Amino acid sequence: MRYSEMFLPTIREIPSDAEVVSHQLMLRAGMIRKLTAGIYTYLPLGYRVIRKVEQIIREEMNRAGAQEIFMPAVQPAELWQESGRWEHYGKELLRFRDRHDRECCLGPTHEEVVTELVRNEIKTYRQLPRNLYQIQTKFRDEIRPRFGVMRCREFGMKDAYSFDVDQEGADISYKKMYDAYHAIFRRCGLRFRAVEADTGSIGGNFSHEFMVMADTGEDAVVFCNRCDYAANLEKAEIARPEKLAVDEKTFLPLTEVHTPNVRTIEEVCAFLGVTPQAVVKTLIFSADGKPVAVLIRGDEEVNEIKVKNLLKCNELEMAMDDMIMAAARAPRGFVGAVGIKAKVLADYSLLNMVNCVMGANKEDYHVKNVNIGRDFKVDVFADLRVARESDPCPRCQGELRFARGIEVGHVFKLGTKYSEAMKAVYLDKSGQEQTMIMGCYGIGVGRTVAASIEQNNDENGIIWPVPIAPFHVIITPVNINEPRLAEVAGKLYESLADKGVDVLFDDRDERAGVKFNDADLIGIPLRVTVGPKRLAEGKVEVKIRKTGEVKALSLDEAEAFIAGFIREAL
RNA sequence: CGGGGCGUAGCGCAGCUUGGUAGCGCGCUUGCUUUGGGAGCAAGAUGUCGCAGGUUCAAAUCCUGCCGCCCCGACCA
Repeated sequence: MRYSEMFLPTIREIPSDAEVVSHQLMLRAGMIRKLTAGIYTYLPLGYRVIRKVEQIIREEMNRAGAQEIFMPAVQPAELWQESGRWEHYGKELLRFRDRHDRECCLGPTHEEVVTELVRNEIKTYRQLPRNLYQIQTKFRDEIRPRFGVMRCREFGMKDAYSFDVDQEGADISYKKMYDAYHAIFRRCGLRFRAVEADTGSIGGNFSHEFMVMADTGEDAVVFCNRCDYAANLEKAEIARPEKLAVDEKTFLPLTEVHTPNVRTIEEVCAFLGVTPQAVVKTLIFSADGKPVAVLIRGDEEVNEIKVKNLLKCNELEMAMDDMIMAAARAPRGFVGAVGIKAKVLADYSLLNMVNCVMGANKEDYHVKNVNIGRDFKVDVFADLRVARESDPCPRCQGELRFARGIEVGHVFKLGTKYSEAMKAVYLDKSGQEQTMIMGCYGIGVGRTVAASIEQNNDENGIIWPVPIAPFHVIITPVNINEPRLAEVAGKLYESLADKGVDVLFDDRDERAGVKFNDADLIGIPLRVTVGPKRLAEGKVEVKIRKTGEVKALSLDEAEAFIAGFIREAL
């Protein structure tokens, strides 16, 4: 490709509305332009990178035995009503009506469509297992799009769906994808980690997220400093502390204290002269409309996902005032566990608390010296809090550490959530009808590209890993108006292009400095500089973008070096 | 949806308080010079001042409504 003919508008200044470095560089390098909130056009340079990533994905998916299909973006509401997600998916699902007033949506994911396809076409165990995937545009009407293509509304995604006869087969399908994802992200040159994760609105029993490690990542990742346990913060388990023997003789008498207008943990501590570790926080949640009290030590935070998963409910939210009054007979701020009319869940942080402080279920009063068992009962003790740095690892004696990550892929064991709701069944060997076991597997293509930039850049611009670089080499004659330089550079360009090297020929009538800066900005791994000084010795310079290393080589040596460099990096 | 901010040339911004000729830098066009890390000189083009109302002799500027975008929060594959 000749630079002079390429639609490649680079920007010198940092765009003011771009927060993260990948967004800034994608704009500056002429990869993307915004059409409207969370919706982007990929320009030639950006789209070349997208296609490279897609190609790597295709190769690894095919290698893992998956087959590529292409499903519609527009989907009928009936399918979503069948799976139950028409109700549950919420506002992220973009819904509309066609001219016949039929309800439709733009696919944010394709479990319904693929399950509809498979249930119609697959009838027997002989046709299983199957893994079908596509690379396609998804639409999710994000509440707040941000960070460029990192969290946008319309984006390219590879989504795969596996169908198996039993759990054992499904586990194998899952493992194949888990391994394929490692291969894909490794080939994309990313530093990443697979972590255990919550299944969210996709549903299912088990999942891993593939996290690219980056300080600007939106997700908090927890990992053990001793074993290989790693999880998303919202999923991160905490080891159950040992329950110490309690001597009931140490229990002090339950005492009511007048605490007018003292509501928050901080106010209670200040008023009574105690630490948050001595106070029990009582939160009332509405779980599918029923009140549930969650108790936790005053200095800890409740992890609502853990509560939701423990209760196995569909909707969990903080209770409204009327529900709190009904359960506690006291307003927010004075709620406690003694005499509460609700199911009582307690975090493990309460296991060894004695003589603690909590709301009295009476306005403007708290109680002191509350003790579990004597004063109230706990229905279930569980791990319900948000993990913190240095918490005990759930798998070994190690401690948890925190990092930030960007979720570029997610693999799920779905079980029968969709196959049961939508009756995707097959006949087994004995002619019995069985429900298929499903898995689903996603990769955000644009997000993978952005994540790569987050990890691979410097003050001058992007530094592409070779496998996903839009071009491997850029040839820069320092002055295109010097016939000798133009000729040598042009011949080298033709020769490399003939050999199948992705080469960009910067034949623009620009000053050398402009070209060097653009080459650095768009991040091409190798730059060949053709200038008068070296050419007098019959040589050109090859500069490695990543290391800054410069080699003076003859034309033949340069071609050999380039070929070797690319081969090694791929 | 709550809080905050912004909207003036392709990009980045000033002008608005105190109403009166729309400006600066970069980019763009032309010419000459220059040519190894974002050149110099000269000449030039480019605006529904986000949109719609209102006040006024007069609105980028004041008032009202709307739209769009960004940030924080809530929410979330």
